[in-house]
Amino acid sequence: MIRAEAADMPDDSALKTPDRLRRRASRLLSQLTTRSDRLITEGLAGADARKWHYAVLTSLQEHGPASQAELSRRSGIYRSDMVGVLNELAERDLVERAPDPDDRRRNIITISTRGRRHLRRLDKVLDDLHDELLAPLSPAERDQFVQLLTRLLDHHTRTS
Amino acid sequence: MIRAEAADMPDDSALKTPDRLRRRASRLLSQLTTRSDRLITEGLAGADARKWHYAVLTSLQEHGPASQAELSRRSGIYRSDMVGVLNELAERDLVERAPDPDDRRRNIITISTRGRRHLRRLDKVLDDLHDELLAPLSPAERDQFVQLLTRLLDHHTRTS
DNA sequence: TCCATTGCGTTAGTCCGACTAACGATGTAC
DNA sequence: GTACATCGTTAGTCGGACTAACGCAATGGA
Repeated sequence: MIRAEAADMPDDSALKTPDRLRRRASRLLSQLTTRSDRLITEGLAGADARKWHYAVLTSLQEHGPASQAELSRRSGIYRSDMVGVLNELAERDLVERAPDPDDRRRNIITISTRGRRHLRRLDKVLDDLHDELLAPLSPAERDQFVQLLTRLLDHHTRTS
Repeated sequence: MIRAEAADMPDDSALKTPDRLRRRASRLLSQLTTRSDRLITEGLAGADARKWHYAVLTSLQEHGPASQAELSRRSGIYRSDMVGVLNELAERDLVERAPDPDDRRRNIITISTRGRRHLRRLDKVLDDLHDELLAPLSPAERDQFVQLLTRLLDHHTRTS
């Protein structure tokens, strides 16, 4: 019995590095992101918002008005999806879409006063959600976590 | 002109915390994971494997044979998806599926010799891919990154 | 001993997010 | 003027997470 099943038992290399699976950064990332996304999506739903709304509104507030294509580049949202996001934001009077007189291919998107107010609310919601997301970490660790993520993401956006 | 557009310009609160969007951990996580997943998926495709193959094989090697449901719990793969993954692994003779004599509802999944060999190859592939994924980080930073991710994921699996 | 409940493997199908293709209209470079 | 690029938009693909429901087998009380 013991001998017959030996081949199925954990071997030395496994014992040397136990839980290899759980230590793979790629796997940790995707599993954590699944949970993070769910948390954020559900939290924002309570404020009649989606994460792209926040991305677009923040970008508009921080960097000023922009075309849809420019917003795509800033936020990483595909320009084909941007259409729908801006429809949702315009429906709610959070942004304004106006043709660019200097380039008639473009729309200029501008955040509205209402949009600013909404963004302030979303920022609070997201602060709370991130508190929940990062609960186990100390403030210093949270900073470090964000820093590490930023460096990794920067590296992989440069090299692609 | 200046006064008319003032409402559209970045305001003080934005200047105090620039690039708020890029600092949100949730956003960093999802964007980085998108890239990480693509990297891993493409890398494993070159070895005729998918990430679940690795998850299942590793689990079998480290913790021994198990039922499909047990593997689901270990790896986080839904039991409805596990069926297909095990079909792929069995097709390639990397695992064996045998009915459990003690509980006829169960299949007992065992890793094969061929499966062990394949897993060793996958481990090397993944080592390289993670080198690429974590390239900007020092060894100490990589450990820390994995540690932070692990703590976060543990917290969110306990509390769900 | 019957019955209700639970867990198993499996099939089918939903939902959503990332991504591609192609369009007409407009702008730019040679 | 002609070729090419960019813009907003529509439609659709693809893959991954997840749900529902099935028949079957085991379990644990009344």
